[in-house]
Amino acid sequence: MWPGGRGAVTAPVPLAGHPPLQEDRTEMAVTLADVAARAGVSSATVSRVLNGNYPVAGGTRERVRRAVAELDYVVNGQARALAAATSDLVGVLVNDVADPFFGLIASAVQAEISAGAEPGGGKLAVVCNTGGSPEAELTYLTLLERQRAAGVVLTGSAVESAEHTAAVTARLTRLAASGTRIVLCGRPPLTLPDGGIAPATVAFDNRGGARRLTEHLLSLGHRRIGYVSGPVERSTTRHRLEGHRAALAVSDRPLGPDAEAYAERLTVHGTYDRASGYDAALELLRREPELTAIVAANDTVALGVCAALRDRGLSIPGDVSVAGFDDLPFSADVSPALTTVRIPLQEAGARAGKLVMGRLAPPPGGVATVGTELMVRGSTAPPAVRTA
Amino acid sequence: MWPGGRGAVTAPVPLAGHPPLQEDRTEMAVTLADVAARAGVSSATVSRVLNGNYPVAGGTRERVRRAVAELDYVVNGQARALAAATSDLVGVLVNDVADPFFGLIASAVQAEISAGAEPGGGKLAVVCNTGGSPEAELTYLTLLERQRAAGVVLTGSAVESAEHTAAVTARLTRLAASGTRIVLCGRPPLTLPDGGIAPATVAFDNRGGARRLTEHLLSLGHRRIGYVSGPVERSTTRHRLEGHRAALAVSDRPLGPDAEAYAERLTVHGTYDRASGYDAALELLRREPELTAIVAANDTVALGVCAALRDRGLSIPGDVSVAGFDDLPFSADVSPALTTVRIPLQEAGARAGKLVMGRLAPPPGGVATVGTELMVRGSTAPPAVRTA
DNA sequence: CTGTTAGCGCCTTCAT
DNA sequence: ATGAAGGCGCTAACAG
Repeated sequence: MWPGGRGAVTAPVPLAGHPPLQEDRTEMAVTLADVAARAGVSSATVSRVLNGNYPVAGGTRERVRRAVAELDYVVNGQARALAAATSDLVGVLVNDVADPFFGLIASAVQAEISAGAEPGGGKLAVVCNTGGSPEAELTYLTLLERQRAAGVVLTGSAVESAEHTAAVTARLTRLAASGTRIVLCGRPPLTLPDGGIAPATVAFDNRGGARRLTEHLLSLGHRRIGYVSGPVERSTTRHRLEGHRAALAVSDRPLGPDAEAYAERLTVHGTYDRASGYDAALELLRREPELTAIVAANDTVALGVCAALRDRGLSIPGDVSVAGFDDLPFSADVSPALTTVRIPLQEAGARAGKLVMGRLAPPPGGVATVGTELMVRGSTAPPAVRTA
Repeated sequence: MWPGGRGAVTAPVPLAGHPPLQEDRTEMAVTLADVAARAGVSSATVSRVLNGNYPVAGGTRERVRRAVAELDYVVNGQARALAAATSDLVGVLVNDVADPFFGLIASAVQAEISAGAEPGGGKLAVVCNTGGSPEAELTYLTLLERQRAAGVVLTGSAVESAEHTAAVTARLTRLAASGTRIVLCGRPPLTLPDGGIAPATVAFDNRGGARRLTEHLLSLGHRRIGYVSGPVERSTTRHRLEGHRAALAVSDRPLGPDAEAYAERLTVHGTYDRASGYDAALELLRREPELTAIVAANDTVALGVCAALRDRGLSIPGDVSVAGFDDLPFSADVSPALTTVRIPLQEAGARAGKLVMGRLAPPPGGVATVGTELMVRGSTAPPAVRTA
């Protein structure tokens, strides 16, 4: 602390008589120089055998190796990074690690990043949980920039505010300028204002998937379809909703000019979780008791919708059909099994991982869109015949 | 946005006197010295205002702040860590990010680690996905040691092999010796050979939970109970199985001395995933067609069991009762809702996070056990009356 | 309060 | 093939 300072107040001081929280013995770690001394060579030589990027005599190398083993030497990543101006950290930003949607992507990205890692080599995939908060997203980007990360993968929907987009773009531009590879996964491509090279993007066909899903419902005969959407400001939310509306727009719903207003009335926004689905379903039933189908913005929400319907004594799909989005693993296991739109999350994640590692050339135009597939299962069926 | 930042939509504009941004990835980053020059002070002063741990005159501070903003300066974490011998990385090792069990824990740990992060401060939670592989676990520990991580949280079951345990213990000992805080979460406490201080541990009462679960089944009248276990060598697997057997041991099963062999025959080992549950259920039915209940090692496995039973035309719980473990979010939503054992994963994760941040004193004895709670739901019921 | 001076541990030219 | 020396960017004693 500083001279005359009064800073001692903040330091967590262990109570008298009690041992400190943790053994604070800062035993000095063994360094390159220690190894060099032990092996009877210069530290430069040790560095060379460690990195294997420069010829070293066989005998010397052996001696160094032994010294390293005997001393349990572990390189100091910080020092190495500082000297070599490279880092072995790769950041993976996700909205919610607890959500399988992101878990599956992150898992695939991570596998790709660790792939082919030699003992001693290999990048460290850093999964950062933003909780969907724009501020946290920026904070993590700063943290990663501070660590001079080798790469960054941004997954999941983007918050669509001009301010936030600008802030993210600025961060990413700087990161890219300093050599960090940027990859977007499941998020719309970014356009750089100054004509700079936009990051490689693995996009999901949310719009198309949503459209086909609603078309499926329409073709079954449904006309009064509720939609449980996500938070308004997110790109994924918007795209899925647009797909849904696009399908409705070309349908023969007998509502004429009021069609749009009707669709609007049957749309409820929520968060991407189960509780929000539950509440939204009840709200939709209130707005339109004649409802025959509900489309949810994702599978988790759909589960909440199902719960609400059951609590209302309505059967699925007898009284109301329900559909989700993403095809998370549990979706095939609930009963009735959920009709949904499958996104090849693992494949997309693997692709993003390869891109950020530079093991895959960026797609032409910078954007690769992975397709979606309609999975028709037990939760959707033709509406009950009504004798209006 | 930065204080004093320009308009939201403006691209980062190179400052006069500085070379323009080039897409050439050799852009030299702004350093402390640059900021110091710009502000007309020494770099030490800049460092002081940045870290706020030393008094600096108000005017000077302001000038420095402005220079930082104008130059878009971001500290180099590597250099700082090297000089200060501290890192802001905290590793969180999980078996599988795609599994909500780990996702929930990781999410809570991470939230705790980021808690109270000032803009510019804050530790970076690094979620590392081991995939359950012992080698990957060791690799990550090495990587984290290399980065001189501030802390490490190990979550999930441990592989119970003397060799691996020794290897992990060695790594952890060294990490702890160099000042890294170690916390175990959902994994049995570690005993240090040399009397060193074992890491703080947040343990789950797997044994007790499993016992109560099987007792519940027994009290319903079940006697022929199949058990779908996890991989043999994992601690969690063993504990849950032990709890199950303990309950059986005191039951009035009319099988006499053969009881143990019978229990053995009705136990199938698998991996902790859905497919394994599916296969195991079929195998159990083959071994004992008179089965009236199946206990799964976790909820995901239970889902597979349910699917298999349904495919066999058996109703749940009419023909066979099914129970799981963990009480993951989806468990209440499948139908019938799953009887299971709830582990307060978020609470446990938060605790682990506090411990690793030094915000919570280690529990007496180093081990805090979080309780489990039996959640009786629709998937279990008395067995159908049989006219043997 | 502020500047000066040493390193932190490693990599990387240069010599040899 | 190896060693010596300088520096990566920052913090932390010491003076003033």
